[in-house]
Amino acid sequence: MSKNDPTLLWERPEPQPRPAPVALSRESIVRVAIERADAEGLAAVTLRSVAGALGAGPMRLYGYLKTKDELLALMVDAVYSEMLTEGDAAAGSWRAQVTALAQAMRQAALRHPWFVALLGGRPHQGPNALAFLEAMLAAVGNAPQLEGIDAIFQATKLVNAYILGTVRDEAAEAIAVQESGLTKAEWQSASWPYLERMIATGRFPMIAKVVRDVDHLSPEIVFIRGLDCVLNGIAGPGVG
Amino acid sequence: MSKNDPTLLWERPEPQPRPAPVALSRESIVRVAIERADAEGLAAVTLRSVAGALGAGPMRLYGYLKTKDELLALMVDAVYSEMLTEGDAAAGSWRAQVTALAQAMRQAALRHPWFVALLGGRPHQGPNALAFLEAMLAAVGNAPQLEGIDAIFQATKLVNAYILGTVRDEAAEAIAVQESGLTKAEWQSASWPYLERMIATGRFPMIAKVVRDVDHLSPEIVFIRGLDCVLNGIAGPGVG
DNA sequence: ATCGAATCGATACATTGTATCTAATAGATA
DNA sequence: TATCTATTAGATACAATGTATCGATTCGAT
Repeated sequence: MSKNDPTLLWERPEPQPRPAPVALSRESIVRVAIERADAEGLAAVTLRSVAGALGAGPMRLYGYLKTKDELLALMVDAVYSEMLTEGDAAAGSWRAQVTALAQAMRQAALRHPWFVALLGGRPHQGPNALAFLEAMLAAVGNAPQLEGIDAIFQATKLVNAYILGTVRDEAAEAIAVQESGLTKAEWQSASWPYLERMIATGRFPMIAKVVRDVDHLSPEIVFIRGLDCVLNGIAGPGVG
Repeated sequence: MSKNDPTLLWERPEPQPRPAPVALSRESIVRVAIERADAEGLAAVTLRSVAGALGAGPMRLYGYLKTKDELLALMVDAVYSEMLTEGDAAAGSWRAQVTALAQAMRQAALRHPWFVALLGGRPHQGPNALAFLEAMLAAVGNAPQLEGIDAIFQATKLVNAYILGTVRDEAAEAIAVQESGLTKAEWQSASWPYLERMIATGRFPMIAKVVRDVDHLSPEIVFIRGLDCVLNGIAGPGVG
């Protein structure tokens, strides 16, 4: 209250008793933010809602974060951390190790579709992102066919590109489902008439054949097969 | 002016002469939006700024779009359209065709880094996105090793995943550079001390070796080599 | 016990997407 | 040609968001 507050004491309301401020931490903030993003999408992650869920005012968060972007960066890194605990790949052949890491990333992305939406922004340089990259480099580096760090690096980029690209497809659908508020089946049948009309133009014969004839195998099998194919490419004539 | 406006004629201001409303079209709206996104990043694409650049009020756009998301979807589809004109791949071997399409996508993504940021959202179902997919299916379908639409579909997904994943890496850097307002060199040396400290922990030996020893070839060469590797994998034991 | 520094959060503000409503125009009808 | 109606442009308004500011409070050190 300012020294020269013009209000008379008798008219001035008593300051409302402040509830004891809740203890916060980056960890708890990020946890809540991730919960909200999982449940209601990235758009539901507002500083107000996150702080509110923690029983604090929005501005409290600025003690732990400089901007909202930093919160998103922390969320991303937390997902990498999940991948690391899930995809511990110390054992097995290099292919098994790479596959374990890839599976971990895919699973994490399916649990957190918003993760994929954040892939397009800044590069990921958080400690867990680095650790994941490190693990991947190590796993790929165990391939006997690759000689020298250059070849390993290139092969790793290739594997990463494959994982990210694939996972994006699957997660994009999950996001579409979430944002539209429909079930997957509802969403598919909602967009079907449009696709049907496009196909009816005759300009998309291959797509037509795909939607008519392709067996829709489980996405997991498709993912692993594609990865095998990439690993074959690496183990074959070489990347570098 | 309402019939029973209480204001006297003499006190009522003359309606300000409206400038003749500018002719709009989705095309011009999208063109301006893309220009702004290229120049100043996705964040600069607001309905107000786009409409303003066209000499119209913000609400005019709602005649052409139902939401801002639709504008973004149109922007994405316009980029696919660029890819199609650039990557006309009718001639050459299947590998040459696929490579041409892949290059076209890479170039488009480098011209429009924001494109990559929109990859994480809804699936791309615009007519040009479909046409690009169709072209890719056709090109991959020319690979003699692939039998049946299932194998072609899987191989196409694989190729697409590789392209998107790779291009993301490159574009993420471009976005970081743009958003930070630094040059690429400045940005790299700004984030270097952090990386150095992380490496100094000793927890990232492979990364350390990479930053020390890797020859940084031109990204284009890396892109093509990785693609070759993927195509080898496809042409080899097969995806399906 | 008192001072200084850190921190909490109320308030405020500019910016965004978008709903609503009024006014102006264009097209149809007489 | 004059009048009515449907469409559209844009002004205004509003709720939500990220974040700056600043007074008030609390805590630690003296």
